Amino acid sequence: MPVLSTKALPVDSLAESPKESTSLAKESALKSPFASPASISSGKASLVKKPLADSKVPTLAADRSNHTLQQNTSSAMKKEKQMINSCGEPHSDSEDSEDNKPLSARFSAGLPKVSPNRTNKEPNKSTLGSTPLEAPRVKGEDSDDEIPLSLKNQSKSNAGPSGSKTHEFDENKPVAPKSKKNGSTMVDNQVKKSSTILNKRPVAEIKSSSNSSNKRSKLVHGSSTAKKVSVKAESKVDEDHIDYFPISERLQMAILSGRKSFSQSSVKRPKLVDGSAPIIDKQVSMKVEPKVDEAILSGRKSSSQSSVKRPKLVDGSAPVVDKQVSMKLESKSDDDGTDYVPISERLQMALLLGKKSLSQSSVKRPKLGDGSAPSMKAESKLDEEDDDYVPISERLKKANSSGTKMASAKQKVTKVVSSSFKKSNKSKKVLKNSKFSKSSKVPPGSGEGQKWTTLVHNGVIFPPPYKPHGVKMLYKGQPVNLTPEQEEVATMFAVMLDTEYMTKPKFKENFMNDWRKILGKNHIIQRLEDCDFTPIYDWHQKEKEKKKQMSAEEKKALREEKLQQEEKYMWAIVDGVKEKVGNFRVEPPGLFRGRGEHPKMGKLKRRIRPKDITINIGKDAPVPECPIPGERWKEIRHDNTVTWLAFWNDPINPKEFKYVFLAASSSMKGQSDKVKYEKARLLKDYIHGIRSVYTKDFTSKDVTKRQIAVATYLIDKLALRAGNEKDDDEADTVGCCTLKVENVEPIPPNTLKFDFLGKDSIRYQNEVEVEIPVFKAIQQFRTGKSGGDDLFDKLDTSILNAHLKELMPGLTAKVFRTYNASILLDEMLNRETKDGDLAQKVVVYQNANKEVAIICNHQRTVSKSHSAQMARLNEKIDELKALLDELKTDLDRAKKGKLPMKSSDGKPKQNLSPEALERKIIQTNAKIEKIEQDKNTKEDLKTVALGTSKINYLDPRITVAWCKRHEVPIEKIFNKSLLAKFTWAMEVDPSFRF
DNA sequence: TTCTTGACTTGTATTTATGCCC
DNA sequence: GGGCATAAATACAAGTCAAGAA
Repeated sequence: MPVLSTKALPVDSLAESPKESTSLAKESALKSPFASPASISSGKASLVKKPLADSKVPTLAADRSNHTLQQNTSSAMKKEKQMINSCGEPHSDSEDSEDNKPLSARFSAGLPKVSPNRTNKEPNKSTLGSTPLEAPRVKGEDSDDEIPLSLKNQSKSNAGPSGSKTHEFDENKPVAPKSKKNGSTMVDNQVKKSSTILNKRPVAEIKSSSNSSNKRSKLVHGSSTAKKVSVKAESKVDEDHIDYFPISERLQMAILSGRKSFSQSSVKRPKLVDGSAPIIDKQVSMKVEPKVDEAILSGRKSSSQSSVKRPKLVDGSAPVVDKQVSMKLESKSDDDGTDYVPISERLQMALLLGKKSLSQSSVKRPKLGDGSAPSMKAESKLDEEDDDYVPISERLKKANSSGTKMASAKQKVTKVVSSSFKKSNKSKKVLKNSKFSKSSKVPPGSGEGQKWTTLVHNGVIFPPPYKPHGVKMLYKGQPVNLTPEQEEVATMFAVMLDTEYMTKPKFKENFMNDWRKILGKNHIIQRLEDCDFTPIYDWHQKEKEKKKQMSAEEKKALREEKLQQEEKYMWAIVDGVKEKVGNFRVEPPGLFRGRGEHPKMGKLKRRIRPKDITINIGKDAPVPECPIPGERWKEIRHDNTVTWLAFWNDPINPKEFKYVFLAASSSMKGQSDKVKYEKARLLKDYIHGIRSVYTKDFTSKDVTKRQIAVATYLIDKLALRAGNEKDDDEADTVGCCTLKVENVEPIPPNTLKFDFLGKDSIRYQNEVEVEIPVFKAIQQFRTGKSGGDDLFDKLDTSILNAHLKELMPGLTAKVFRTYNASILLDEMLNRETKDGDLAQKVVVYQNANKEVAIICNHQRTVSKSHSAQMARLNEKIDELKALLDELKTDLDRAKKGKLPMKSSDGKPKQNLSPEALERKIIQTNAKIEKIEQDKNTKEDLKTVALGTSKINYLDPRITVAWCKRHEVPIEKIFNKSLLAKFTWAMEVDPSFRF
């Protein structure tokens, strides 16, 4: 059977590829990081549930049409096979059905042609690090590097057979993961009724036979010398950017990359006299007048407090301002850096309670802790230093922007920045005008890790105590009396009777073990098999039904009551700004619902009490009252280097914590988001060099280097996650660094077949063509190992990330995902958007969003009612088609002057004119078309989760700018939550490009 | 140098709200 | 207005990654 490939695979390029592969591999790697056809094999797929079972993906048309093409290429590959010494097994052929295609295979084609200009340059003679560098490409000369690999794949597809010798592989093909959720072939109606999670993850078949925890000896890559140099040089890196990014931006970059000399000194918060920051009510727009939120203050009655411990205000105090205003104020405050004396939280409270008119100067950016603008000096000094001290990252960066390229690069950056930030030659001024300086807060991670100056909140709210229902379960057919505590746990189990967890022996075993501890050794209940929980289950169902049947008023009353109880916990005041708290509710007790084959599933998550909870709050803020009488918090901390408001130890894994953070809409999260996207954008400037480095290292004699190169390639090309080591008491999932031999099967001449469980035990299945050196390297890594052994035995995430940091400041594996997702969106939007109506533009966006979701392997469970919905749509179509036939008949008769036929129920129909009938026919056809379209979309997206990428990977500025350019209301793309989360991106210039 | 801890982001599932159609 | 479909909000599990302890 042929290997399915994307359209991006030119016949001739494949046909000739092998011969030239080795010599040309480097070049192709550079050209097409994200390339490659995704294909599927059906072999194992049948063992697991098939998520996209009957999907018909419109965008796959290209894939389908390419099928023949692929067959051709397949024979070409066979020839190659003979030439390549492979340890891979014969390729197990795949089903042709679209439904069996992995997401990657569904990746649509039609992207721009890859620029032929890219050249593979000779490596630099860098003395730094262990990685030889290639001269960076000329910016502007070839923009290809900025295209996500996936796009490049596609672009090639459009190019058609090129015959170009430079394309020995179609590296430009999308390699996004499969649409085959879990790679399964289970059809919809096999989807079990209740459970979603478990349905989705058939683990057993593909679970590694070996223990994932087998530790290996790690080889540490890179010397300490290199490290030292790198720090130095990183500073230098900024030289290239310094004029193009506002200081705040650069500070963040610096912070991200750990450049202490820069970040710490320049962003450092001043030593507070006693103090704090202005209180700013995010909700109240443009008011400088203090405003008290009674709910927040809950019970804290004002004036007395305000009088307590009045802070020494050197030059002012803290106005209570709206968040937007706060930016303004701060901008102003940055005018000088002198005598910053923040006010205390007590003062804040006082202000909240009505104090006005504290001058804005208090919001001024303080003098730095050491009274200087230190980092600048240090930096400029570094900047002058010899190139020998420049780390790889710097060289890459430098090279990338050198000469004419540099101009081009600068221009680009400037362009991007200009819209949002004012450029200034004087760093201080830049700081003053930077976007971040507008915020009332220090950017996360800045100022020696200081995240806030004042923090006021009300702690957390606990779930209500258990109310016994008294419904008796049966044991060996007899009702059993249980204590409330025993009943509570029994109920937790009973309400899960209709979930897939009930088919999991581990779940039941863990549950029984924990329940037994509560029942006691001598309890009548000894065996779970003899328990009948259905009375409790039925009771629960009735309760649910009752709730459902409540009138709208009753529901509303309940909602309001709940809101009233929770209101005071919903908000925090951070540096004077009222911010929403994310998860202020303590998790209720329950049974642990671990995903996949989690060894702890079913264990009892005990009730969390105040004594478990550590509160983090401003030093001068009142400690939240413990809401449970007679109990107290475990600990009160005043740690302003972290952003959490409270935490407790996870009862399932006490080594881990559950945190209470601010909501996604908070400034703190927003700024952190922005930093993330800026880092990803920065990668755009380095990506060419990075690809050169890893391509060169594919054939390195040093096996660690080789493994790093191949792993980086896979992360770049396939958007794989880093893959940290996992303990035995976690689900057996893997990422790039933890791939097992059995997870990657080389199929000669150059295809790798991936099959593993990734995060959340979501199955990743993909077949992708890779560079010959990569293919060979994988074969080497597998040699002499068994299926459960680590593929990358010299590698772990810290080694990999340490290497990446050599290449770009602050670079880690996960940045590639953000980069590739965002740049793909950017490219697709800009290429695909045509003049058209709003709906068409929204479709363009959704398509781009979908492609990103596919690349990132964001899957969702097929809804339980999916097949029923599809059936209904089909019925509707049938009905409309029947109607259409009738109308046509009537039209014929009307044209002949005859009366219409009687309707199916025998009643006479209205006698319509031929014109009216024609109109009706047109309308009916349109209806049919629309339903067909809806049906296709529904099928297409039934296993694709679009939201995840929107929330986490797509730079919102791309979306906002595109909306502005094409007059699409942003509300069409972002819902209320996203709008709140991305406020920081709303002012972006329409010309913004990622 | 390795391991552990801690803090944070990312991700899917579930629940709840909203809107649409009949 | 009831039922269904979809979207939004919430819940919480499971990742990544850095820093500090051993």
